[in-house]
Amino acid sequence: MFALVDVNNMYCSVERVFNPRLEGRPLVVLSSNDGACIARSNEAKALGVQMAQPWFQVRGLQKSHGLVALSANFELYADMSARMMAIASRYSPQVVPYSIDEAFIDFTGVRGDLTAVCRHLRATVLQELGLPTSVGIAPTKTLAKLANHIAKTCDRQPSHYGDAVSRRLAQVCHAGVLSAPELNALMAATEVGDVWGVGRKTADRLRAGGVASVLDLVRTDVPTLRRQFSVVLEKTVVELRGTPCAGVEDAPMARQQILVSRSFGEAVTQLDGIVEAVSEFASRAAERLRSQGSVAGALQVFIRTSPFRQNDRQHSPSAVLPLRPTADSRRIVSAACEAARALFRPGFNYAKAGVMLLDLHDAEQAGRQGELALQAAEPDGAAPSADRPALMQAMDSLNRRFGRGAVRMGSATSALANDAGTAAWSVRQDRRTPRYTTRWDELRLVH
DNA sequence: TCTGGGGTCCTAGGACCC
DNA sequence: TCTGGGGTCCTAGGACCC
Repeated sequence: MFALVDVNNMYCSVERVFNPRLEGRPLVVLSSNDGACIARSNEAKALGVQMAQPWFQVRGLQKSHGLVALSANFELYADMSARMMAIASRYSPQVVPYSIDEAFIDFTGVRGDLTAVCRHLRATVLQELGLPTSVGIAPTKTLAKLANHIAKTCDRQPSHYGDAVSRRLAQVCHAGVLSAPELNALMAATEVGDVWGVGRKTADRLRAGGVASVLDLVRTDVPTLRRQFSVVLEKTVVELRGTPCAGVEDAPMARQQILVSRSFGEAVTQLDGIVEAVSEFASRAAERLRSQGSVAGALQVFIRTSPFRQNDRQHSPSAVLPLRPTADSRRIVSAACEAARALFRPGFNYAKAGVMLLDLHDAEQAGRQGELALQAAEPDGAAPSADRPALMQAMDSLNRRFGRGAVRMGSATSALANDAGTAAWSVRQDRRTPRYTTRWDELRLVH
């Protein structure tokens, strides 16, 4: 059996832990530049705020309905997430985080009443962290996701599946102990688009073919689905029928690519600003690369104008550069800047840029192979000093100790600082709450 | 005026090889 | 007139997730 545990409206719930006055109020958390809503409390959902909806479209609800908006405080959310994962790990040795707010728990071999176990887990997270969670339990991951969805819906809209059912299944739903008729009834009352792996496009095509509910999907001929859609949908249906296709173990290990990209606070028209931003993104990417112990064999840079500004001329070039495998910020940053210079054209309002590290490999393995290659290429055995890791280690530990950006590449320093001392391209985050749990100078004060 | 930032996997089609 | 066939590798793009 698998359980999927996730925090309800994670970002909003975390903000409420540290500011209980937000309880019961419509609340959204905004993306960088306060551009779009990336988390909504139940009250905000009830007002009709959509996921990823642009902030300017719902800003009016502040005055009319008391909507509160905060800038995303990812450092705080990540720390609370780690605490939640640690609690989950008390209940099974096999806990695999799936995203910042959810984890799969493998209960293989665990005997007893899993509903009771998960209710206990839920109560513990609520007591120790103040975060509300939902849990779905089932023999496959896709069914556990579905059970989780049902548990949430029963909690929020008891009328959807009926009050009696909702009382039993709210918050923790164990699909593995339901009778076949009862599970069928739940599937018949759930839209096909609510299934994990069925997105908007696929849902539209399925509905056009008369498949509207989860039950309809489960009863569709599998070879037909594979022919008309893909193996992905085929696996999804097999899982919905109770046969596991995805084990907990095939969860990802090290990342296969690292992307750092950002929309600019205001449009960038000059090469200097682009190079500065790309330099900063590249060095952030290099930090992440080193923290997972990898080296990159290639790098991609893109810059782009805003597709939403229809009167602007559009330009969104990108370029891939091969690298001799490295995790050295200096080489990664200088390659990225070189690419940015080649991509830039004057006369465009650039709105966003990004740096992607590709072809990632384990640093130690790559190091051994690299030395061999170098010895072959340079018979005198001269090792390139640029790849000695000591400088990078020193940089990383200084930045850990004194805060990100304490030590940085010369090209990333702000030549274009405005009056406020920030570069034009840097993000706006006017509404961010303190990082209560990870910064000494932002601790909650108790008088 | 103002529209997120990460990731994964699959597929189709072209280049290339024998 | 008629112009092989089968395999692999790589890349770009799409769909999906949170």
